[in-house]
Amino acid sequence: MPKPSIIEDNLSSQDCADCPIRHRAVCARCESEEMALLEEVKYYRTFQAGQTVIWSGDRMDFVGSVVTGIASLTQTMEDGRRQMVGLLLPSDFIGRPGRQTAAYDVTAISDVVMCCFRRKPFEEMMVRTPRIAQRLLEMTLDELDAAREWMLLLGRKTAREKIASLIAIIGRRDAELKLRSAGNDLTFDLPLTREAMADYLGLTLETVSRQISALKRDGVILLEGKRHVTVPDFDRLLEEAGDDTDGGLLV
Amino acid sequence: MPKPSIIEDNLSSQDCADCPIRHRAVCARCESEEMALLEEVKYYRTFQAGQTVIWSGDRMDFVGSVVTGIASLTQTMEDGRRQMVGLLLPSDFIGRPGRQTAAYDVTAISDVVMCCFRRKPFEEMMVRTPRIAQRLLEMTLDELDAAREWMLLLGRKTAREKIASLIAIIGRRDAELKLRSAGNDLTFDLPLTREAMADYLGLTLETVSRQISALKRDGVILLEGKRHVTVPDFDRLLEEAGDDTDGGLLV
DNA sequence: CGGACCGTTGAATGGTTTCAAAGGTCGTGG
DNA sequence: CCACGACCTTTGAAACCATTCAACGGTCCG
Repeated sequence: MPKPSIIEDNLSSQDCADCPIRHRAVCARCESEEMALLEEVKYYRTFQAGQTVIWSGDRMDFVGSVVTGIASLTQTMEDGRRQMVGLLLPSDFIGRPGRQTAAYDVTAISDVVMCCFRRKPFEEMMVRTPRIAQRLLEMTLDELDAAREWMLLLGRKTAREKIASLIAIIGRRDAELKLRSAGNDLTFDLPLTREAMADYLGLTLETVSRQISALKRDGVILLEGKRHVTVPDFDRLLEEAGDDTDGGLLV
Repeated sequence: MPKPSIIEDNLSSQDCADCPIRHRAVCARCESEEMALLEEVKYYRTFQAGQTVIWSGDRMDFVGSVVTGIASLTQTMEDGRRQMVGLLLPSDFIGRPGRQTAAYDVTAISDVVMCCFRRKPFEEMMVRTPRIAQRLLEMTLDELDAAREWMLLLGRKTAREKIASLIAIIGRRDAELKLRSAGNDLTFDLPLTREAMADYLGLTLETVSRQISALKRDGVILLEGKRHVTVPDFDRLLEEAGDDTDGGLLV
């Protein structure tokens, strides 16, 4: 029997005010009265690493946000080829208002806690409280931008560039969370298996493994174990990713 | 000197009630008073095939919709590799409220007529009239779905499947516009050059050419000239595209 | 006629995949 | 405690698909 986490213990009593994604999720713009309404209808669900949150085509009666952990959106072809089409991080939204069935497979990559709302009440709230709809629009536009950057990666980058890009993306996000010091090197864990990275990048897991080894051999990254990465020179990594070095400023 | 089109002649007098995209564009949900407000601040712009609408990074003081014609959103890497990240058809929206600079190159593929709004007034209207924001959210969610299907194509499909998919997409859209008869074959023009298709599909133009020839040789499509396509058996085409044959029903 | 585009086709190259084998870690059960 | 299987990862060799480089045909237009 797995030991219950702090959050699992407090599933029903979790207070929105203490929520780690309070200022980034779909509720970010809501004010106290609106929060109270949401708080009444919300509920938490947890998923273990590897567990399926929902299958593509299944009926979906809820929408929600990732509170902690990481999940993936994937599409699968009949013959089994798979492509990840979304990487869901804390505060990211799952589900589409107005849609009854899931369009993608959603899988918990790490242990995941979700904050859910039943779909119908949520849709009704969206009509009445424009702040939710505004925030959802903003988040959807951000996701669309991310998807488009991803399309460039999938369509035009080499395997080496794809790996470098992925490490840069994860590293950058991690740095944001940690409010890192001025130091130029960056240390973090890759939350994905080689196979999940392959699904993300449109590669095979063997190619992923080979290219990670190559980047390590060339000193672009340092590895401790399989998952723990140090980036000694982030600009070098961005060069390897084929990204405009100054791209980060505009985004 | 190019002969002015009917629409160019009527740029200033175009009436929203007669607009071909009235019921699909960002204004689709607006009612008469809101339409009147929009009608006051709108203006038309035309672009010739091949002309650039805006360059990535340029200041963008307007947003708008494609009224007629086709445009592309592309990203370019420093060394010149290009990837199309959006194909803009009539009623599709260009620009992001709240963003001052263009994130992508926008290019007219055919001659294009756009219905534009200055960004600031449009943003203010969006706050006041939720119907515009609602419709924009819906359109953005649709685009996100399209982008994700595209990601599967870019990451996992073979060159042959990519070409078949593109032809299926264009054919299906064309069929919708034409309200086609019950007949099973489908005839239409490819609005893209081989190079534009390559940018769309993450291929080289030579590979595009070869795979189109192969599909023709195998009887999946018939070609008259370079651009005019007939699909004798749409299900066969979908098979070649690697799509779930019944996928269309759920989408 | 010459040049600019667009498109097709051939041959060689090469990057990624495929197939195969093996090492490492972890948890479970004998 | 160790053996075992499940899972994740690495690495090698061969095969293959798409790219690259190159040449050429067709059309349009100045």
